[in-house]
Parts: sequence; structure tokens; C-alpha cells
Amino acid sequence: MQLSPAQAMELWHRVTVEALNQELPDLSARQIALLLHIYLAPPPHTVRGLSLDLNMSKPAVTRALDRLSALGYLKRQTDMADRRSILVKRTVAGAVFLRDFADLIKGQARRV
Amino acid sequence: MQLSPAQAMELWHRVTVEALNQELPDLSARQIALLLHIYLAPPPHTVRGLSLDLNMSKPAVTRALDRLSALGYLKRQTDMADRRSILVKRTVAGAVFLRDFADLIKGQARRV
DNA sequence: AGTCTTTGTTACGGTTACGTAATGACTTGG
DNA sequence: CCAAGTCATTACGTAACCGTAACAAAGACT
Repeated sequence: MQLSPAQAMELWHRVTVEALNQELPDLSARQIALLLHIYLAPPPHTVRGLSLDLNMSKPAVTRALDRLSALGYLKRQTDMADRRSILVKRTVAGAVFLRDFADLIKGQARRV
Repeated sequence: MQLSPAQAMELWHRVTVEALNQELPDLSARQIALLLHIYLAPPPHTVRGLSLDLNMSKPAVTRALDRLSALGYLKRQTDMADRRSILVKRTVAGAVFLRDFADLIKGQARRV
């Protein structure tokens, strides 16, 4: 996939502005990264693993999970093999949200 | 520019995660949108205009400008034709930051 | 058993952001 | 020249977020 710097900026511009105008639940950069990571990177996903992968502190991961699970975009499940760990699981609502977001990007990409 | 939903998500995922790992100054979605808008949409840019274009309250625009100008990414200039208004201007530092960001996107796009 | 380690969460203090409402500076129009 | 309107900012209360440090729960190891 080829993309000039100018195209890259125009795409990002269009998407961020459009996201603001649609008044999506406004997630921080970390929350978006976390959500995308859970849906796109291979499981399992634990707090510790996410903390390392995304370069954020464990409490920050916990709080992001609180927020995203309150929105219904994912859920926690304690790992039965090691009950200290929790496994972060996808949900239908999260998949729908990301699908819509992907469509927004796709739509704006077509205009670039 | 064509982009499947899956490609769109993968690109967004790669870029957001990479941005976290590089520990760029973490800007909110609004701040990024504002910065991109100022550099990509045709001037002039006033607080009121930005507030309308980006669907955010005027105080939110003022605060975002505070933050972004503290980082040196843009500057205010009072409009001499109507001294109530301010014109938001680009800076070299802002252009450099966005150029780097565009390169980051471009680099990740190549891997998608 | 008991200690040490690991995992996720909570507590705390501080920072940053928001929106509504009030304010100050300036322009406009009667 | 003064009242009304417009522009940006500040004030204020609230909510969200951060990182460090303390914590409870579970596992590992002797």
C-alpha cells in the first residue's frame, strides 16, 4: 500500500475531523490503540501484555479497559488456567464500532 | 485511493500503536484534528471558524490553541482588520511535527 | 506450611480536559 | 457617541486521565 506524506496527512485530517463531527464517543489515543490492538493482534490479551505492547502503565490499561467495557466494546474474563490473569475478549458491540470506524476511514480514503 | 475496511483498521492500528511507542507528545483527538485542519484547510483560521468546522466549543478551541502553541506548533496573531479576531498561523516546528507524523503513517502504510 | 513472585486493581495527588456562563476588548449601526 | 452585537478568553465546577505506590489474590517454590 503506497501513500505519499501529503496523502497520509489529508487522510488523517479527513478522518479525525469527520470523527469529531459524528460525535463518536470520544476515546483517547490510548483507548483507540488498545481497542484496535485487541481486535487485530492475536490473542490472548492480558493486562500485563497490553501494558508492554502499548507502552503504557498497567493502571492505565485497567482504566482503559474500564472505559471500553463500560461502552460494551470488550469484556474481561478471568483466565481459568491462571486465575490471577484476565483475558480481554471481543464483543459484538466492539466489532460493530470498529467496523463503522473502518468504513469511515475507507470512505474518506476514497476522497483522497 | 482505495482501501478495504480491514486495511483501514490495520493501518490505524499500526499508526496509533507506533505513535504510543514513540512517546510523541500525546495530543487529544481534538488537538490533532485542530492541528491538521490548520495546516491543511485553506486559511484564514479564526477561533470561531475552527469551532464551527470542528464541532467543538470555542473555549475548547482556545485551550487546544494554548496547548499547541505551547508546543510551538502554531501561533496566534491578532487580525489587524478586525482586532477582535485572531488568526492562527503555522510555524516551522508544527510543519516538522506533521511531516514526521505523515512519514510515520506512510511507513506503516507500506507494511499493510 | 510459609515465603516470594506475579497479576490486576485501587488509592492518592496532580494535571488536563470539558461545557456553561461571565468577562473584556473591539466593532457596528442607529 | 453610545447601545447592541461579536469575538476570544477566563472563571468555575466537574469529569477523566496519568503515574507512583500500596494492595489483595493467586500461583510457585522450598
